[in-house]
Amino acid sequence: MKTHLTDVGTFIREQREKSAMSLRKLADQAGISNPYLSQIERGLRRPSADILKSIARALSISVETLYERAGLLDGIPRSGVISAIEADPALTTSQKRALTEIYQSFVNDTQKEESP
Amino acid sequence: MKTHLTDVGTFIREQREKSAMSLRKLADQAGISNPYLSQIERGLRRPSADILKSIARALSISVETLYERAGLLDGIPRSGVISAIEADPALTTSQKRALTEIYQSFVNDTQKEESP
DNA sequence: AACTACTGCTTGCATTTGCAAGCACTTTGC
DNA sequence: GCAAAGTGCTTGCAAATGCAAGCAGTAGTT
Repeated sequence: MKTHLTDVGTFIREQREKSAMSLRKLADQAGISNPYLSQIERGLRRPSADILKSIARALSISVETLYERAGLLDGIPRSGVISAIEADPALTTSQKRALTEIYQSFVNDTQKEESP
Repeated sequence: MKTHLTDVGTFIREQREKSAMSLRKLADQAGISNPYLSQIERGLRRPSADILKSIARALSISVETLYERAGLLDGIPRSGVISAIEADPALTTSQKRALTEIYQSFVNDTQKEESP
């Protein structure tokens, strides 16, 4: 996790430098204190998701990118159906489980048919 | 933001109750203290993304769902499950039709239960 | 009744987060 | 050269997070 923390700080500094922004300018635009931004970039502090969100916005990059760097989101293999099932608020937990199992059995059946 | 905070806590409690889990059981599985989980559910504390991640995993729901409820990610239009089914090359046409119908019946069941 | 197990919550506290005040250094303009 | 402006960082502190110890209530068993 510390590895990820270093990554997000380093990544933020890189993006900031690519944008030719001073630390104070980015901090102002992100609405956070510049000492804190400095600490974040150097890996001395582990910012909350809110802070990352503010920084992402100020840097015009996606918040998901920063969350991934910070280890808050997984870099996603787009497995699609299963992810969508899990994310769907219209389904109960047991329905999700049932749907996932049905999906898996379908996929297994289809692959068995294709094997010979 | 306080609105979102209440939402994520309420949502977590709903999901927990749907799973017929005690507060202590969920806390244990999530690896957090049960008093803290209680505070989160009641909106007395605003958990970090790490904590939300742990809870999502223990509840078998996507972390994105919780982040959205917490205001950490923007809501994505939930076209999800049906689109994912249609796009999945691992499914035959008839399997897609069947899965979609099952999904629809689940969604209709869930909404009917919530109406009264 | 007493005891055990389970449930959700209260509370004090250690640690972490994020900030304000200010420092030291560098660059710019006169 | 000097003053002003700009730069990134140090440090002490308030507030927030997350926890451990424990309480009060409920249910089940002897």
